[in-house]
Amino acid sequence: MEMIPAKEIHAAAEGLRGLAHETRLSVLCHLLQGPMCVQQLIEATGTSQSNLSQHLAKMRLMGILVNEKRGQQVFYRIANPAFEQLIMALKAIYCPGMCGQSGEGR
Amino acid sequence: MEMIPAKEIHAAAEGLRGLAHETRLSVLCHLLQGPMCVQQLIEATGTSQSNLSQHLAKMRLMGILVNEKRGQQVFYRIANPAFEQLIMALKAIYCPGMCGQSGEGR
DNA sequence: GAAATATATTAGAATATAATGATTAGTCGA
DNA sequence: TCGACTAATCATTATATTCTAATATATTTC
Repeated sequence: MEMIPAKEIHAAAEGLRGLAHETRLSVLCHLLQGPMCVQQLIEATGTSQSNLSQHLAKMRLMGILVNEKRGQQVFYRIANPAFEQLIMALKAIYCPGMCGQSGEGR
Repeated sequence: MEMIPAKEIHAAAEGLRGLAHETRLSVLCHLLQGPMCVQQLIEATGTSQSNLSQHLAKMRLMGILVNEKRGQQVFYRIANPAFEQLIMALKAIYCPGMCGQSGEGR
């Protein structure tokens, strides 16, 4: 029914790879609530500064996030609001029963 | 807004890893149209038998697909209809303008 | 039961991804 | 300019993923 055309499969798979990691997915979820600076994300995700910075760089280069420097802090936010739908779809699959989704497995 | 609780982040990230590959994503897309046997999937994806079989095994073990043997053929189908939403969300991000989505970036 | 067909499994090498620790580069205030 | 702070980058090692080729397991047909 809802196929992704072959041409876009590569981009979509790459995009999924950009989220297919606990830390990066966690970052995305936190940013759904609004922009945050790196400090806050370090605390929110419990990752080392270096490691988080590399994950943020990856998400930035992939176009998932955009950043903005304010003073000595760097704020990150989600580049495309459509990612929210993706998170909702993920929730429908992995948190069945806790969202207002109509149908859950079985 | 739509956060995934910390407990489920791991499962969701792992689930994303299960789709974060051209071949597996392509398989999922094809199966949206209905169950298919391995033969058909080999042709549809253009992958070698061995390689595809390994991808199918992974998706099966992860609970993304289920299979059913019929004679000497094995048919695969999507385990959870909720994956359709995920594909739609991906389309909204990577194929903007080609789906009936209400809002697309810019 | 031998040959053909459909699929799965295994082992290995190639490649990609991730984490750590050390270092670097701006920004701010004294 | 010095010291503290925030963030990025680099090099290295560790780990995971992917592909290929070979082989194994069923099933069907003869």
